[in-house]
Amino acid sequence: MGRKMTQISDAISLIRRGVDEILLESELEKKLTRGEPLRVKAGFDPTAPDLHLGHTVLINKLRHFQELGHHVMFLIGDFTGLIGDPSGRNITRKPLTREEIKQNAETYQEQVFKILDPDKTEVCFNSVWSEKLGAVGMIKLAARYTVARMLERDDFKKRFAGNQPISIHEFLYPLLQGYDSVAMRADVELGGTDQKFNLLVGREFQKAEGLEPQVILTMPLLEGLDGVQKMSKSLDNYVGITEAPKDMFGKLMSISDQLMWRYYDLLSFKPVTEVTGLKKAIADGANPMEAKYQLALEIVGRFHGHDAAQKAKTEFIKIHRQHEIPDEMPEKLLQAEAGGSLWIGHVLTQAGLVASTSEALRKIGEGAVRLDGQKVNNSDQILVSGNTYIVSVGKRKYSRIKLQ
RNA sequence: GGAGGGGUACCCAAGUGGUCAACGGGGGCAGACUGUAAAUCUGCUGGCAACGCCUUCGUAGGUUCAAAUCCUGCCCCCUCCA
Repeated sequence: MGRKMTQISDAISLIRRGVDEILLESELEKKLTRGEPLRVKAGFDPTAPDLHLGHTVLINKLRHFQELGHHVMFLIGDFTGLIGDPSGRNITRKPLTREEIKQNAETYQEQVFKILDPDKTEVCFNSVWSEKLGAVGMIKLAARYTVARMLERDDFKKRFAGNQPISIHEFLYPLLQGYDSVAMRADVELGGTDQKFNLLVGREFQKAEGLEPQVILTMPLLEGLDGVQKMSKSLDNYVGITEAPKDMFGKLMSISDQLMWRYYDLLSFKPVTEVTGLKKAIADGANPMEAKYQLALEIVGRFHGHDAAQKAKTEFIKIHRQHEIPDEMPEKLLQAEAGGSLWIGHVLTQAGLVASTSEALRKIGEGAVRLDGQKVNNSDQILVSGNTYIVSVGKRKYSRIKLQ
């Protein structure tokens, strides 16, 4: 009995790690006490074909549940995707076509199993039960909720108050998501903080069906590389999970020391005790760089394997600490102009290292351009055909130029 | 339908006849330093084989030696009223 209690409190502390809110924690405890595997649901809109680390926060939490022996249901909202989730939007979201949804769903699965154990994951599609509802079922479902309650949701409230359009079909989204929980008999549902309303609808519908309501667990949105705004592709502050190891590693090393802890909380699987140990060591004067290396290694390793991560680290040190020339770089074959040579300004532009000749000249003026490791001071510099050169702009952009 | 306000570079935002390729901030890039692409400081942030020329301030014209700035048509956005 004592052992069981300890197991449960260990489980809860792992589950609680990094979460924003658990409703209700007492119910979660009760469910765990039964000792049966819980049915854990998380829904994904098949809108984003390319996942970034921000998306993985939720998936990581699913994995925690998996590690604790629970049953994870990865729900692809292929039906609800036809509607378009209005959450967090101040405008109506454009619905996806069936074709797009299918494509995105496949990419999703490919990427997500780098974190989740495929053998322990049930992939579901909500079209399976939603389509069966039909018009009658849909109307019955709609009868369970009132407009006034729907307007409690913050984004709807704002749009309504601001006289911005809300299409009726957008009201259906939370209803269908709630119905998913009924159909899936979910014990727990995970979502972002912006999903709280929808998750709560699930609880209500389950109660109405005489089922035990699901526990809801919201995860915070991950800040992007800038440390301020949420990670998103459109803000270009993201780390995509299909990115090359060296890019991933570099981006992770570029986060501020402060943001690093946030990433440890939400992205690392290292034991909490280890992380607090790191924190203490740094507070006592250790170099945060080491802790950042560990974080970057872990994350890159998750998506590319340990060896690739290690290699990315080696490259990183080589380039950024020892300022050496990297092993691998893009190659470019360029044609010399009349006279058998090519002016440096054109080399940089044609190699794609800078956007224009004007920028090339600026960078040379800034002392950022190197030719075979030597700083270029003279903007009249030319390269002679028949040779291969290593040209760089700054520390990150390199190109091996073969000049014909 | 009526009244008013506004559209400026990646974003926000000054500028209301020449000194404007256009203040300032954000973002981005680079340099220095360092402990990493952390932090901090500094510079740059239309194009062109360039101390000159070309294009850019919603769009199309017009006035003028000269316009982002003035006039006219058109398009779009916002606020208030109906």
